[in-house]
Amino acid sequence: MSMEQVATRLSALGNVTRLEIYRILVRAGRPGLPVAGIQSRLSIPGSTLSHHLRKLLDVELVTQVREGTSLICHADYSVMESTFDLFAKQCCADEQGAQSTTTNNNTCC
Amino acid sequence: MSMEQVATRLSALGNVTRLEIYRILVRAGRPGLPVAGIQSRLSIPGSTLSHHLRKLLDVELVTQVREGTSLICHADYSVMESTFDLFAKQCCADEQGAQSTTTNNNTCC
DNA sequence: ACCGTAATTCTAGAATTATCGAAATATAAG
DNA sequence: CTTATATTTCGATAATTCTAGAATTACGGT
Repeated sequence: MSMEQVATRLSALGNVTRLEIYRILVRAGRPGLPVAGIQSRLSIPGSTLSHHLRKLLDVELVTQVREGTSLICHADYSVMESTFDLFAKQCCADEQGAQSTTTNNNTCC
Repeated sequence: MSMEQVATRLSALGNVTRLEIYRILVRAGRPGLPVAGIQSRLSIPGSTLSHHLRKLLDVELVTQVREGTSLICHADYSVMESTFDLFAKQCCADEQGAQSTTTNNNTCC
């Protein structure tokens, strides 16, 4: 995963409204929630919600499937996890006398 | 940790330049790096670097200690980890028939 | 075909963020 | 006290992001 992709994903979650949206969807789990379900839990105009949802969709942190007139939203937990894993294997990689990157399995230094 | 705090921290990392700075510091490990050391690895003006560094300092993802005329920077890995842990225990919490939040120890649904 | 509900797109103003040169500050050495 | 190096602050401009009302599209029911 490229640095740009990680940055845009973190940036997508780096806004209170979108973080709330994502949290609501994570808590909703497998069944997901229609857009209206998110809107009823936050009190923001539909256009604003749609704007934020688009950002989360663009970076694949959220997916949607249509069910009649509703769009059911799902948080893609695995995308977030792999985004957060960026540094996991890089900790201390450049420290003097550090083991090679591949063998560095520290949680952290 | 408040939603606002998590959002501002994710937002701080949600920029390619700052993500690079943070990655460089994570890789540098315990000894850390002076500002000039970061600057030599990226090719950006000092004022721009200082601006980004300030954001990372403000949200406590990076710390600095002075050593003579140099400011040695360190990535605070634990702050990042606790930021990323926000959702770990919330997954599926609201799913119908879900176990209570405290007993929900799924990695993910 | 028409209506109602669901959601998005369009548009624009306000607010925030990014970039970087120039000037200022901090610290140490001579 | 002057000089040199390291870094930040100031100030100005460009670019992006946020917010939300109005208009539009999508779908299903009658």
